Amino acid sequence: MNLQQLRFVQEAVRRGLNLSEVAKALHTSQPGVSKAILELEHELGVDIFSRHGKRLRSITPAGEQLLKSVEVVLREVGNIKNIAAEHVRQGTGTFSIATTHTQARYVLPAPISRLRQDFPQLSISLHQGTPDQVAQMLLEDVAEIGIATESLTKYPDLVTLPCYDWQHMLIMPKNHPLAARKKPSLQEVAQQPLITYHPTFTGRTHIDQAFAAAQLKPHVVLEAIDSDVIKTYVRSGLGLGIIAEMAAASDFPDGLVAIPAGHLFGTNTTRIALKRGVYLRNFVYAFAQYLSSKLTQSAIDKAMRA
Amino acid sequence: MNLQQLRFVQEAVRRGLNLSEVAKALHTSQPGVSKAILELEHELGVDIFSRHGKRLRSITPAGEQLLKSVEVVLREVGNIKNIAAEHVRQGTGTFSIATTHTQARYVLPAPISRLRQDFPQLSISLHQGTPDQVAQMLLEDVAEIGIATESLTKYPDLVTLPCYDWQHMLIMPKNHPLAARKKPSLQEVAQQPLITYHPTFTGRTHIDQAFAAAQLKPHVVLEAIDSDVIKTYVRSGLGLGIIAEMAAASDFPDGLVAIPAGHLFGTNTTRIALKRGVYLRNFVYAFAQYLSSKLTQSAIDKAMRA
DNA sequence: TATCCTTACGGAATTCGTAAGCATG
DNA sequence: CATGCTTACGAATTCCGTAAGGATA
Repeated sequence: MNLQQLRFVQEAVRRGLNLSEVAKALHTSQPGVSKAILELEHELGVDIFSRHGKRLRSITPAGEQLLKSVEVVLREVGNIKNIAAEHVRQGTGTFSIATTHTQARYVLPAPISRLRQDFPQLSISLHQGTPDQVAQMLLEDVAEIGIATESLTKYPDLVTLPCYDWQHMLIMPKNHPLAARKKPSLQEVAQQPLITYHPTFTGRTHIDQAFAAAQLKPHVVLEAIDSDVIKTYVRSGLGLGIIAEMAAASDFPDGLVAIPAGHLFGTNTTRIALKRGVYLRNFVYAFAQYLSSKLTQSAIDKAMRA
Repeated sequence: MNLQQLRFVQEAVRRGLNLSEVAKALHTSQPGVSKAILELEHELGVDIFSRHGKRLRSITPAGEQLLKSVEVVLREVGNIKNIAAEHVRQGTGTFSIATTHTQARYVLPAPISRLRQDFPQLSISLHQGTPDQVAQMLLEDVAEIGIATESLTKYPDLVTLPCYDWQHMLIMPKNHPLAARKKPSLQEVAQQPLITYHPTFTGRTHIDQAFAAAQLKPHVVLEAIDSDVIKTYVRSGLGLGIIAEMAAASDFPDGLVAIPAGHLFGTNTTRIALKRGVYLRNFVYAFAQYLSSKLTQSAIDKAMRA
């Protein structure tokens, strides 16, 4: 048995039992993957995958059970590398952060520049995606920490901790009929053409829930991942924008008005997510604490153990 | 990085940093061990052991930290093998039990013969030693289950569950002055020359504690591991014997009298011990339940998770 | 001097790539 | 017939043994 065989098995499951994909992902030849898995199965005396002709059809019950241990082994091998890397020189290496556009654009600049100050040797890699992609990147060890408002709590292998709370803002041109109102009602908002986030992003679920609860069917004329895109279309008069407070806070473009909308859509909580069982290098703890002073090392360790 | 390197590191720590011993234990050459560890250190970029000239002197802080992950990896690799072995054919393989003489001689015969009936294909290997050796055998994966009355709860990496309770018995020749008494006092016992177990065995600590609490200093003329040895010397008139109830229960030799001594030395609890985190094959659960009907699979799994 | 780790080196075994074969959809 | 797994085979690498070297207690 060797670690390579275990890697192939894990990747085969992740890639839907397609060994050619596995070979591509792990930068090796497809026959090598096939052979390694066959040899492992032979050594263990158990089929891990059931085959139909020459294709992998499904994972066997034995394979299912084995996979759990395989993942622990590979996770812990990753930890060994991280622990060693940390001892080579504190604060050296690459730190991968997975997050959504809103966080990357409006929230992370400050903590990241602080991280760069405190760990000048550190390379930082920012991965952007949907909240579910963020979760996936954590699960596949592409990223070490994830930051998002949606979805993250759905995954049992992820540990999440609340980071900060925020509300939505309504944005509109200065001459918009609602611009004078302090607290527009949900009905008033629902009558406007709306521009906001894609359904899986940045608190959009809360927006939908609020309208649904009031039995309103608003017309969302444009959905975007990107707060800047929303602002642009709002400025061009396409409709009323609903964006996250973080995106409306600073450097707010001229000609637009922002009105807090917490009374309409409630409060959202952005969370950090970590993969259960992974060893966190010191700068991960540091970064978390820059994000929120409540995210101390002891708070994180406690959540990881629970 | 490969598994062999990790094995060498683990074994090096276990064998007191003596690589020659490691090579012997793992049936390979000493230079191979040395080289493998050096290569691992080089790959990780961290010294695992600090060297003094050409000898290993101590484990580095990094090594200390790495070792934890190394042990998880190797434990889980063992689990992979066990899981596979179990799927090859239920109830095949070798089951290693570590225990003390008293258990092996008086308690285990019944459960073991039942195990042999239910799993005829199973090879059973019985390892005998002191309670601390039993613990050590579990920690080093020499044995899968341990059964003993003493010591086992001292080890944080072992999970123990109570198996059955018992008391000590006084044994003596029929014509002994105490033979007529139903409940001899601690004072009366303390005046006799005593024959009982070695200090680390089979409830001996309770005996010592009872005398110490009463500020009595009994004269133990002979200590043995073995209840049969104690009986032999008692029969020859060397003194009053104190043995475990299990050893006095059946096939009790002629010419000797046994008196319960629970009122003097209290109750002892024999426990089973398992190494935290190891995968237990179905016959391990079966065996535990033969030992005590309370040791169900769910009870054991619950204790292992806690 | 006895023990013990490291280095050197050569043969054996393993790994891993390309090319070819064959089954599925 | 395009995709995808397995088999065959050869080159490169790694592994692992013995022998020798050097350091410690």
